[in-house]
Amino acid sequence: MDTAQHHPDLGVLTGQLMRALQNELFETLSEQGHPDVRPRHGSVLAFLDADGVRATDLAARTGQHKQIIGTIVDELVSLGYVRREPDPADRRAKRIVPTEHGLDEIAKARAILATIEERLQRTLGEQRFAAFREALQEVTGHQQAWRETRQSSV
Amino acid sequence: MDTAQHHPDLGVLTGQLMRALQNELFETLSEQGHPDVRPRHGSVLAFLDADGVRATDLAARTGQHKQIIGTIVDELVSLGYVRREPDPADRRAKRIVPTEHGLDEIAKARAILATIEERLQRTLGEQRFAAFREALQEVTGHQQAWRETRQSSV
DNA sequence: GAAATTAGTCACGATGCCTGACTGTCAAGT
DNA sequence: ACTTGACAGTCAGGCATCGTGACTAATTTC
Repeated sequence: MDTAQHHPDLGVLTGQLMRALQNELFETLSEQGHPDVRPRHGSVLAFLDADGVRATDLAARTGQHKQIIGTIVDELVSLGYVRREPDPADRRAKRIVPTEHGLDEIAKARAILATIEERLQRTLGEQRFAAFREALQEVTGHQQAWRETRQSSV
Repeated sequence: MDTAQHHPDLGVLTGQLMRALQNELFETLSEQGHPDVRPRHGSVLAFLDADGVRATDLAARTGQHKQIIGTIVDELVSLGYVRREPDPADRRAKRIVPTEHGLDEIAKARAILATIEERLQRTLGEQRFAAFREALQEVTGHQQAWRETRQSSV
């Protein structure tokens, strides 16, 4: 039988890549002054604007439940990464706004990921990496659309 | 500020792709007679041989802790997907062997993933998809090697 | 033959996610 | 102007999954 070791499927490969990227990102962030940040915090930190975003918008962008976004925001508030501010446009709503510490983490995370991409670019070659990245975005969009495609064919 | 929506990083993209692949795989498996299988079961089912594999080998292949492999195997035994058999070469060891039901699930999971890859191949074109897949494997291997690279430079 | 290592399980605790219910607020319809 | 439906976020309870050290039996190494 041909095992997954010889020809790993897309699911295994993407899972392995995601974990390897998270390992480097969070270990490097830890060395750079952000030892408290966890992958789950990315549901908020990776999707924030400097102007702040509503929790329900974060939930929509990340596919994460609004209750979970609420608890992640609670944690990030207590760690000093974000603060909640009233939204003047809607007294029900709060805006999740990054603090200085939060902006520093966001900038450092972006820089680390840029370094990873540059290194991979040198490994694969600039054109090959650009083609890979473009295909990954296209493949991801297509695969995410599967749910819509499938429901409309029911 | 350029938000992640406009230029999502590799970590966000691979996380989204992995979740989208898992959604389709497990929903389709559910329709095809395997409603009890969960993503965590993939740590065992995706890495099995027909001859059986030791739990510690599964732990090594998947990066999952041996205790967790033990509990996943417990669950798969009770669901009828695998059985534990003594390993004649070592009386401490057990071999995790797929049952008929397990082999059926493995075959169906492989077929579903093959269908997904064929569809993506048609979307991107055969050569573009092949190049993407090859680059994904190379990028994953390289990124997984980061831990070794980093430890040897300490 | 003794010491070190391995295979797998035990037990406990930590972490993260899911769901329905609820209250205050807003927007749309009449 | 009032009613109704929808929305924003939190509450509370429960479920799912993972991490770690300790332990015993068995194997390997010296």
